[in-house]
Amino acid sequence: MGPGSAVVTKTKGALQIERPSRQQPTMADVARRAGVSVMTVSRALKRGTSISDETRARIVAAVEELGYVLDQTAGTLSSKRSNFIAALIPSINNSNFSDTVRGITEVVEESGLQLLLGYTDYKTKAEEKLVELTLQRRPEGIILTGGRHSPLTRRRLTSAGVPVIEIWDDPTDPIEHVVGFSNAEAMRALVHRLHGRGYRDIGFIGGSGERDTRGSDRRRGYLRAVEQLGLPPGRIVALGEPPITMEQGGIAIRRLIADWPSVDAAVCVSDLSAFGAVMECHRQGWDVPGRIAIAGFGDFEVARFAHPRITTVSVDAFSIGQAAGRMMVRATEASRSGVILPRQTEATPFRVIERQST
Amino acid sequence: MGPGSAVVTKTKGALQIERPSRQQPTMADVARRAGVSVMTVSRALKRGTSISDETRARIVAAVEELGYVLDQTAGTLSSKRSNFIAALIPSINNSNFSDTVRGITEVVEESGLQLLLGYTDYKTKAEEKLVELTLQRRPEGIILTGGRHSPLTRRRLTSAGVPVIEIWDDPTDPIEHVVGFSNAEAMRALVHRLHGRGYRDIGFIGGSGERDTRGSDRRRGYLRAVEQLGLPPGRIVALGEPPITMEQGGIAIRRLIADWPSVDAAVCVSDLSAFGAVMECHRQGWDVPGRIAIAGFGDFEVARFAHPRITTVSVDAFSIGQAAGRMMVRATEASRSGVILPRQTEATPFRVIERQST
DNA sequence: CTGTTAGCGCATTCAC
DNA sequence: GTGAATGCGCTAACAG
Repeated sequence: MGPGSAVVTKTKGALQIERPSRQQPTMADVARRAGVSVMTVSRALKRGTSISDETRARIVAAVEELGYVLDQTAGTLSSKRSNFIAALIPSINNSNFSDTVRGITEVVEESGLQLLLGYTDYKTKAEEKLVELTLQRRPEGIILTGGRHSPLTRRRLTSAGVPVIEIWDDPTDPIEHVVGFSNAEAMRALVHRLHGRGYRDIGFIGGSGERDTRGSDRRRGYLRAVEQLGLPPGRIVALGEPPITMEQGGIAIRRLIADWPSVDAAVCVSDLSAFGAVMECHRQGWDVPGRIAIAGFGDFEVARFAHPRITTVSVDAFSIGQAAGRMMVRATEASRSGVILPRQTEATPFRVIERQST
Repeated sequence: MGPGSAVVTKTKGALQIERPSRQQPTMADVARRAGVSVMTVSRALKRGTSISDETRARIVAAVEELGYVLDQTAGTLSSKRSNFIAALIPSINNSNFSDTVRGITEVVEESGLQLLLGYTDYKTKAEEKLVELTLQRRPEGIILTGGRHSPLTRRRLTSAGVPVIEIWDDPTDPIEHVVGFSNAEAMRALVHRLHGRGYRDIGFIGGSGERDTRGSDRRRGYLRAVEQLGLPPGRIVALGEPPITMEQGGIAIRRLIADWPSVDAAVCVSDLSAFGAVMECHRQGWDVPGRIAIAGFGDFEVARFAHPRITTVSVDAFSIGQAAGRMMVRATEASRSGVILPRQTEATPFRVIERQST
């Protein structure tokens, strides 16, 4: 037998008839060994069921001896409850989404739901595939990041018959429930704040295209603010595909200053690019905020502890997760009683945090 | 019907008998509508099976019309193939693990395996629970980060009957397969390199305790190097529970210099704490590397683009993922033919990258 | 290329 | 508090 990996061969119980090993033991094996019916084992293994202490003890012992592991796959088929929800996030390298996931986990676990994660890499196509595969596993609910999806994805989610929550956005046409905020509004607020501090020529650093929909929403917010405030337009440096890296932030700030020497401030699509920009200014000998002020988005750790500390928009990612988790628990519980909750939208707060970089 | 979420009500086909809606359609519904047997539908839905083009077209049409979604849960039960592997990582906010996951995904998806993620938050207890729940879903294989686990976790994995791969470590007593490197050796190499550059009083910044096992391995490597090189001992600043934050890196560098003013270099358990230390030096007006050299671990983006750029140990996280993915594909394929591969250990390279901070 | 039969492992439903 | 029968939705194995 291969080292460490194979099924442990059990000595057969004297008078017990057990299936040839190498197979995982089933409930029937446990039942035989404990001298009870399969149904009793099933009951013993879930809390909140009435079983005599003695019987339960015998069953637990048999489970231990056989190394029995419940097969959820069969349970799900039979009970039509999979006990998990899925959350799809763009990236697993992002403290914002990490906090959100932590929030979801904390809430749903209390209700006995497991959270399964998938990441889309900011790609609509990847999201589409992921939604398809996830639905095949029959989740009890599904949480998506962002409010724009392929038509096929929308159709699949709409007819999946489980609660759907979109987070981190304010979709104009939600699939069902929403927990989030307007990325455009948040960015607009940031630009207005900089204007209030006296900055009069403000540039924008972000990605190209619409792949990161939250990123392009932020660009829209910037554009609106510039228009409202009558600031000089056109100061946009668009780099490649999102997510924009620190390195690209550095490149962008050089280009911004080269193309429009009069700029006195730059807002960046995220703290990562803002950080890259600030570090590049160090290297170039440009004082921040003396020569140019720089602000980011997301309140990442790197913005909080950079020198100078970077002005940003904080969105309380953890709360988004908690709120989505609570909403999901409510929706799945209702769903189980055959009730479909009316659409709900929960707006989460954001706030501009001014620091040394502006 | 609730807005957007419920099953789309279909008009019943004229002579077709379909189940009352509100339920998800099953293969039987598709079969009836396409005028074929259930088995033929099953075949049509997986590639590599021989079905006449015409029949397949009818089936695909029926699937579309009904909005049918395959139920993997039933398929898994019947075929004993779940088509997924699980990877458990400590954190979903870490570019190293993110790269590793990307590597795994890329490889296993080619073989039609889906990757499901779980995160343990660096907690052995959370890992234990996660392993239990994951095994209940019958993955075809499981990838764990790190080489230390609770005895119960080990037992469960050993008897699960599926391939197990530990990554990012060099366990003294592996559960089964391994793809990784020695964190202690890597840190030792870093200290030796600094010594080669003339640094003679080197401190260590890291977490307390053993919760981050890779972190404590790195500390061991540091201690060994200091001893081998005959450097002054005891220069260790231990902060709280891992993972150590940027903020803690800043606090630590102050304490290090306060307690041992003679230190001329500091190695940090990760690039994040190194970054925090470098930024704090900026604030304190301590030149890096003039007053003190600082090095990190992991080759994170933040180390690459900080000013000054931070010396680090690069471990090629993406390759670890690819190698683990390839190993997993081999192991699951063998497993399906009833073969258990002998234990394998694949050592992945690391290298010290010297930058401006030393 | 297509259909029939059987059963995967469990939980629901009803007995007792 | 416990047991027996039944079926969840699908695929393996075989037949044609």
